[in-house]
Amino acid sequence: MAQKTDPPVSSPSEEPAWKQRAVERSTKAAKLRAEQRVERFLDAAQAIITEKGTTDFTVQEVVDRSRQSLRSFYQHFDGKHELLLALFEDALRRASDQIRAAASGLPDPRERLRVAVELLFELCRPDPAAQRPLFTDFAPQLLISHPAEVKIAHAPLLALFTEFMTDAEALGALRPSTTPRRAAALTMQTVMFIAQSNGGEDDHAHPLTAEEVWDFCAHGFAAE
Amino acid sequence: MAQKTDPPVSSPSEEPAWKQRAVERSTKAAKLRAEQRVERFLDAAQAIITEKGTTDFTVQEVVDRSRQSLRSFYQHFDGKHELLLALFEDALRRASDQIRAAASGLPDPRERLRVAVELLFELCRPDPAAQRPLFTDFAPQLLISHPAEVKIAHAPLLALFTEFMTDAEALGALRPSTTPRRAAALTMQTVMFIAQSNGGEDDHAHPLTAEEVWDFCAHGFAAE
DNA sequence: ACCGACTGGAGAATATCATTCTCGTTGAAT
DNA sequence: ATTCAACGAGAATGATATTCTCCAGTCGGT
Repeated sequence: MAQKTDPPVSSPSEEPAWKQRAVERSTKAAKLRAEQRVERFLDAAQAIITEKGTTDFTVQEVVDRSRQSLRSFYQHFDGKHELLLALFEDALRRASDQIRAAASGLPDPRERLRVAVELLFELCRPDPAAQRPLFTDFAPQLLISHPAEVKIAHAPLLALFTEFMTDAEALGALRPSTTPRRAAALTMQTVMFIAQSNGGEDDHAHPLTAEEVWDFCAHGFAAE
Repeated sequence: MAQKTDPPVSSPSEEPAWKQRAVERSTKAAKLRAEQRVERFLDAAQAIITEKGTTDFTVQEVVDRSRQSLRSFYQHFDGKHELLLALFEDALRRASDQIRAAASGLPDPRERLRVAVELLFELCRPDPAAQRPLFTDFAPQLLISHPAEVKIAHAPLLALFTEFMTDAEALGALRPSTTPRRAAALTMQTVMFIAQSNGGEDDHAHPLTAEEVWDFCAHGFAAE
């Protein structure tokens, strides 16, 4: 996922088939090893993150933890940001699965949406007690440094919300002035961002609840 | 704004009044100079940001541009983050003024809110042609490194929106399940975050419009 | 069993910045 | 004029990411 594997795979007619097969056989093992190594880096980083509750680790830490080498790291990743991106994508994919599992059983699309919003909200808030979700705290950084990749990472969640929104629309439960896709994007981003910006519940009124966020996304602030 | 000016100002009875006045007179000029220097740093940073369209400048650049010295910089700022915070606060205050100026003339609170939302949206989107608003692109970083300060920086805007929301509530234009304060916070953050995450209008459907965002904030996605 | 290309490990070398420190200089209040 | 705090210039430090150099183990082919 991270290497520049671009030997001229083109012009398959220039090379005899046996050679291609030989090369492929030789490559397969290498690819397998590479995947295992990548996996080790990913696991190590994941462990460190959940351990110290922040994404402010050094590449060296990951390397040590995974018992591999700096060289190997940079051979498999274009840089730290790619590692983070990979973890981020993974976390969002898992979140998306989790939400789908929790919501898809419900009969009413509106209920599915409500559960999805509230669960996503909980998953994205900076909770000091959770295995993976502490990712959202660097999402902002990625958003400005690699917006395109972030968009890709958001894709599974967006698809899920779009799916639910489409179901809702079929029942006429959506305002006609918007499309399922737009509503999904707006809702998803609103929930994620609002959740993130609710870190310090130190003083008084701030701790927004999942219900409030759902209410806002579904009905806005204006009276009918 | 940035120095540790904490000489024992306490026990005013131990020093004769004339001495206090003398000290104050002596201090006044120094304070003036300090302010000018701070201003120069701020202006230089501002110029660099609008020039290269990013907040990824080095302290050295700011120092060179302002024709001052590193030492002076760290004498006036606790670090780069304080400089950014100052610029950020300033930008939000100006934005708040601008929005108030544009909206406060309207008779209907709902219209004021609409204008405020749409203008804020335009101000926060990563526009490659604008003098100061390119700040929003590092707001996320500040949000995770100095959430309390960011909250303070948001205060003027939040106050403005709360004011408008309160007016709207007086007309019964707000859903009864929320308070002006909550509605203001949710709306403001939604608008700002959504605007920011609309950087690359490269491909197809994404370019959300101010109208859509307003519609979403006011009415949500659900049909009446 | 031996050769040779490839892979990966250790860790030194670089590069970039923020931040601090040293050493004189200067400007303004007394 | 003297003094003292602030200043300028820029070197030193420290933390990290990233690259580079050297070397050893592996594995298929001979």
